[in-house]
Amino acid sequence: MARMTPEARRESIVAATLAVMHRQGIAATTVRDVAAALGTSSGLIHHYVTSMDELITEAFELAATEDLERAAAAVSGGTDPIDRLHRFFDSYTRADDDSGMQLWLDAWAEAARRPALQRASRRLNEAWQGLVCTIITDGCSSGVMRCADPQAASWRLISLLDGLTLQTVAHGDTVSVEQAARWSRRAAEQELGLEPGILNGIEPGTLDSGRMH
Amino acid sequence: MARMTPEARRESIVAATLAVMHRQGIAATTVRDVAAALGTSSGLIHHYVTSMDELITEAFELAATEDLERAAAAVSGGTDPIDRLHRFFDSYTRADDDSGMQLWLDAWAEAARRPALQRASRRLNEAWQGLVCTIITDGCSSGVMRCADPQAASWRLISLLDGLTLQTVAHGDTVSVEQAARWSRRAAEQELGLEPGILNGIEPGTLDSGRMH
DNA sequence: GGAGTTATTGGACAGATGCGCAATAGTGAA
DNA sequence: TTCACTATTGCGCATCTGTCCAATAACTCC
Repeated sequence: MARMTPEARRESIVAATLAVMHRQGIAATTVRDVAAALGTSSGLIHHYVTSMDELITEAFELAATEDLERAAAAVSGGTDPIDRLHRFFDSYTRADDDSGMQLWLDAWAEAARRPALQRASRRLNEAWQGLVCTIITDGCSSGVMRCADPQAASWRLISLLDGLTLQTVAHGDTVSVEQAARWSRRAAEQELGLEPGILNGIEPGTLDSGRMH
Repeated sequence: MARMTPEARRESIVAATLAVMHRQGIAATTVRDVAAALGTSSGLIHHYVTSMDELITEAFELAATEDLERAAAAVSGGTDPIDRLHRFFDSYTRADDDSGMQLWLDAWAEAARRPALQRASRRLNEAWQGLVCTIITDGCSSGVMRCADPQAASWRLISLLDGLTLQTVAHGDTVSVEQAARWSRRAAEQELGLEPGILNGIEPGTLDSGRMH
């Protein structure tokens, strides 16, 4: 393979690792697979990385951080707290379609056994919660939301989203993507004292939470 | 090792597999580890089981089914829908202390790659949701609960519980066991039109949803 | 007791894994 | 053009994996 600068090579290795992780899962990502995806030898990977665990953690951290920053950027463009919350849900739901959620499932499961991965997963999860918490706190200050405990409410919202999309990703269609999106928005409305339907884009009074298939 | 009847041996193998799965995780459970935990040779396992995947799925199914049946039994002893809901939360929260939740995390992550495990995980998740749904439907019939869509509501409750306890198990203390228990009960009260605090065992008016540490 | 059945053993097999290392080849400076 | 540097190779090593199989040992029935 063509010789590259250390920086460029390192980035390409992490990117290739991420691709393999998406395709095969964290636990099944091997040095040889990354090398094959990259079109290089397996020895090259260890010239840049001291251990496979480190590489996997770094790749996960990169992907998750990018997702978070994309969501934060989308949110920051909102005109008011409710618009920002709307943008948050949009970006969160879109991230699931990339099935980046499977990466999170792997990370949560592996966290107990890989300390470095646990730290990264934990830090990023708290950042997601913080993002939502800021929106809610602002909404309460400006009076458009009512919430006794923004910290708790944001953990509930994040956890509900995670729990619902978990079903979608792990089991296919116990809960559909649309239901996860609709139901979590409805829960947010209820949790924050918002007008029913305002986050789902339907007029009040026609609220219907949907049927199972 | 002492010779055993096929039934007893099979049960002991599944039990040993489960112990190893709890200790090392689903992905890291090997034939040799199971044999070592059992004090027998590795060849014996394959005399009773055709593949490792089958064994892992069977062990997970056993553990999860027992948890479910324990919860169902506890719920069926309830005097009315609200008492049954209370008992459901109690048994669900207790199950987490055994960190049987880590098994579920592993199962959800592995589901995408192990079809048999996915079927088992899916079936049992739907059973849990069905258990809650029955309680809610009864509660609506008898008028003590208000819920437009019990199916959706039960998926939300289960998913919120899963999402919150996920944090506890994967990250240690982003969300504490107590917070997960309290917050999910509070969400149920809100979702089902119950008197605030009735599921948390505190009198109305003093409702406080807690602080982050 | 002996014979047939089968639970159990211990190791062989092929393949995969993370990692290390001498050899090679490309690059930039003198 | 030459030389030092290092990115890159390709393979070797030790270890682990699931699976299989002939040999052995224990149990049951006659």
